[in-house]
Amino acid sequence: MNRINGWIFDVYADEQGLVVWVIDTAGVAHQLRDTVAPSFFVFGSHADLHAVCVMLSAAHLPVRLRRAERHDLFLRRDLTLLEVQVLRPLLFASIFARVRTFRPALTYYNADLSPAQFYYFEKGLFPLAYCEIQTNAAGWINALEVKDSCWDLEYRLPPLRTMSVRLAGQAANPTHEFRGELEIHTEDRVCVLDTSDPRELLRTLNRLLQKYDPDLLISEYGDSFILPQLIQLANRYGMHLPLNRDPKQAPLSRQAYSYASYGRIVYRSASHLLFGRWHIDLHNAFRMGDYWLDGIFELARLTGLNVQKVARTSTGTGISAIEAATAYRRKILIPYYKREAEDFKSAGELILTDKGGLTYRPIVGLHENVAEIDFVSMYPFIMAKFNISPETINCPCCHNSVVPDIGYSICTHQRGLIPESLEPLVAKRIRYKLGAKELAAGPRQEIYRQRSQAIKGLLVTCFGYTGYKNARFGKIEAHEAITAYGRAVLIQAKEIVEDHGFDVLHLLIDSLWIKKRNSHDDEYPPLLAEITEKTGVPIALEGVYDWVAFLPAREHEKIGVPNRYFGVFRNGAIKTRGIELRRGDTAPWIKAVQQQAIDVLSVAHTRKEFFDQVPQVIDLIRERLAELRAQQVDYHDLALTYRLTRDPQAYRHNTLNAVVARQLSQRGVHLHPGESIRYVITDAQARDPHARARPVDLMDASYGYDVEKYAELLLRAMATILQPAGIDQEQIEQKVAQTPTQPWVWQIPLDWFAPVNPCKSAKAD
DNA sequence: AAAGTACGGGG
DNA sequence: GTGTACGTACTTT
Repeated sequence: MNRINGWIFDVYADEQGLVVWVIDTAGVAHQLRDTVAPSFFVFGSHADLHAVCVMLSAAHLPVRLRRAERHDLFLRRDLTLLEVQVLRPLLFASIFARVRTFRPALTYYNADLSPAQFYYFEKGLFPLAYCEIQTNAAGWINALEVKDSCWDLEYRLPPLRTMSVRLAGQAANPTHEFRGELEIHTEDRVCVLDTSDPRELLRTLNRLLQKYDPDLLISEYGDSFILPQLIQLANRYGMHLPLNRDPKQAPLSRQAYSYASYGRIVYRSASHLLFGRWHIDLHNAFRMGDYWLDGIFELARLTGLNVQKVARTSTGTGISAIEAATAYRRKILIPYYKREAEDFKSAGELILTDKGGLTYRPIVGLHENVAEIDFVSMYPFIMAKFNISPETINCPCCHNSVVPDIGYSICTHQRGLIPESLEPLVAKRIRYKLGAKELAAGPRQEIYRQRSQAIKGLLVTCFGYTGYKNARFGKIEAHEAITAYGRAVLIQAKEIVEDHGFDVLHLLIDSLWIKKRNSHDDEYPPLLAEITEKTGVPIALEGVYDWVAFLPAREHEKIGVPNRYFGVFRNGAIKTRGIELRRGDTAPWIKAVQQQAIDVLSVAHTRKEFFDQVPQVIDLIRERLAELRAQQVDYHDLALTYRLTRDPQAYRHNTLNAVVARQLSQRGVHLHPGESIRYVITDAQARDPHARARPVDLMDASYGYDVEKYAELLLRAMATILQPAGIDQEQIEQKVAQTPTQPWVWQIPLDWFAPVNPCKSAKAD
C-alpha cells in the first residue's frame, strides 16, 4: 500500500475508468486510478421511458437503470424519472448521445457534465486540491482525504515544472507567417531549434520532453499552429513525440470556431489539450481581467473545471459549472439545455422591464473637485442580498411584489440556487481585496490581485448569464429584477447626495460623479456610510478628482456622452474612459501621444492650471507631427488593429479592413470572423484600394506610411483632449503651424458654478 | 443621406 | 462550445 500527499492535477476517463494525476510535495507526478459511475436522468411518458430501457438493455451497454425522484427547478416540483447510471465513465457521453438520438423529444438532465466533474462532486474534490491518498500496488485509489478548501485565501500549489514553446523572434500570429525557428525555454536554458530539419527538431524536442518532463507546457500559438505542426511532422516522419504524459493518449484536438460574445465575434482557434500534462496557449487563453496562471488556478479550484479547460473557456462556463455543482449538491436536476420561454408580458410591462442599467448623460465640461462613488459588485450583491434566482422570481408560494418598478415577487421561503452559489464568491473576492490592501506590494499581492480579478470575471458573467437564453439557470425575469433593483438603488443614492447639497454630474449603472461648491473630502465617508445604510448595498469612494472633463458627442457640443471622460485624482492618478487611447483600434503612436498630452495636463490641479498647460500641449503636438512628417515613426507603432466580424469575401464595402483582409486571403492566410488584422495605412486616397493599406506582416521599412492620414488621426485625438479647454481641431492646426506658440487668447468654456455673466476669455502664456 | 462596420468593459 | 443591448464614431457608396 502506498501513501501519497499531493495535489489533484488532472482527471479524465479512459478504458479502465478514471485516470487521476497527482503531483506530490516533492514535485513527482503519479498516475493513479479510480472510477466513477455518473448518472443522467430522462423525463417523459411511461411508454417512452420504457422504450429507452428496452433499447439500452438490448444494446448490452454498461448501464444500470432505475426509477428516481428529483426536483426540477423550473417546473418547481419533484419528478419521477429514469436514471441511467453509466458504469464506464468513458462511455457517458456516447451512451447519452445514443439515447438522445433514439428519443430526441424527451427531457434530459445532468447529461452534459464531464466524468471529471462527477468525480469531483462525488468525492468533494476540486482541481489542485491538496489530498492524502492511499493506493494499492497497481495505483488504484483506496482512500482519499481532502485536506484543502476552495474557500481558503491561502493555499499551497504543487511545485510545477514549466517548459515554454514559441516561434523565435516574432510576436505576430504565425498563421500570418510561413516559417520560423522554435524556441524552447526550460528553467535553466533556452534551445533554438531549426525547423528546416524536422527529424532533428523532433529528436531534440523528444529528448527535452523526456529530460525535463514538464507539468506545464506554455506556448504562444501552440493551439493554432505549433502543436498541430509538430504532430503533423511526427506523423509524416513516423517519429514518436511524447507531448502527453499518459502514453496511451493522443492529444485531444478541437476544431476552431467563431462565436458571438459581448456583442462581438470571437475566434477560438483549434485547441490541443494534453493528458497528464497541461498545455496553455498564452494567446488562446481566456483572461477577462488580465490575469494569468494564478487567476486560472483559482478559477479551476472554484469552478471544478480542469485547468486546461478553464484556461480556454469563458467565465460563463465557469459560473455555469459552479451553479451545476450547487444543484448537484442539493439534488436539483441540472437541465441539459435551456428551454424556458419568457413568461407572458403585456407591451406596457415590456417597456418598463426592458430598461437595463440606468444611465444619465453627463454635464459636459471641465469640472473641479468631483467625487466618484461606485457601488461595489452591485449586481452580484443585489442577487445575493435580495435572493434573486430563476426559481425564486414569481414563485408559486409568495405574492409580495417586492421588486421595484416591475412588481415581481421573490420567494421568502427558500434560498435561491444562484444566491447560494454567488454569496461565497462575493465574500471571497472582498477578502482578497482587503487582503491585497494589507500586503506590501510584491508577488503575494499580485497573486491576490489576479485571483480577485478572476472571481470578478465570474461575478460579472453571473449577472449576464441570468439573461442569456441558453444558460442552464438563466431566466430573463431574474435579469430584469436585478436591473430594477440596481436602478432603484442608484436613484436612492442620487437623492441622498442631492439632499446633502451635491450636484450629480454623471450617473452610470453603479457609479455617480458628484460635486458641491466648497465641498470637503471629509464629507465623503459619512455620506457613503449613509448611502450604504439606506440602500443596503455597499458603496465606496473611487476617488476625488482635482478635475475631470466629460466630453460631448462629436456632432453636438452640448450633449454629453456616457462614459467618455478623462480626469486626474488627488493622488495624481489619471483615469480615462472612452477616448482614443482606450480603444483597441487606435494606433499605438496615437495612443502614446494622447497619453503624453494628458500627462502634461495632469500636473494641473485646477481648471485655471489646466488652461495654463494648453500651450505646452500644442508644443508637444508640433514636435510629434514633425517626427511623423519626417517618416521617423516606426511603422509598427502606426499599425491599426481590428477584429473581423465576417469572412473576408463577405464585406460589401471597400473599407480598409476589407481590403487588408482580402490581401491576406490572397497570400494564403485564412481569416475567420473574430480574428484580428493589423495594418498600416500607406495611402488612404489611392485609386487602387489595395494600395491604401498594408498588413503589418507583409510590410517592411521600404513602404512609407500616409503622413497626412496619420496627422489627421493625431489631430482628432488631440481635439478630444483639448475640447474641454474650448479649443477645436482647426484652432489646434493653426496654433501648431506657428512656432513657437505665441501668447494666445481664446474663449474658455464657462465653469459649471460660474455666474451668469462670466468673463468671456482668458489669456494663457 | 443611408448603409456598413467596429468599439466599449476590466486594469 | 457559445452573456445582451445599444449608443457613438467613422467610412464607403
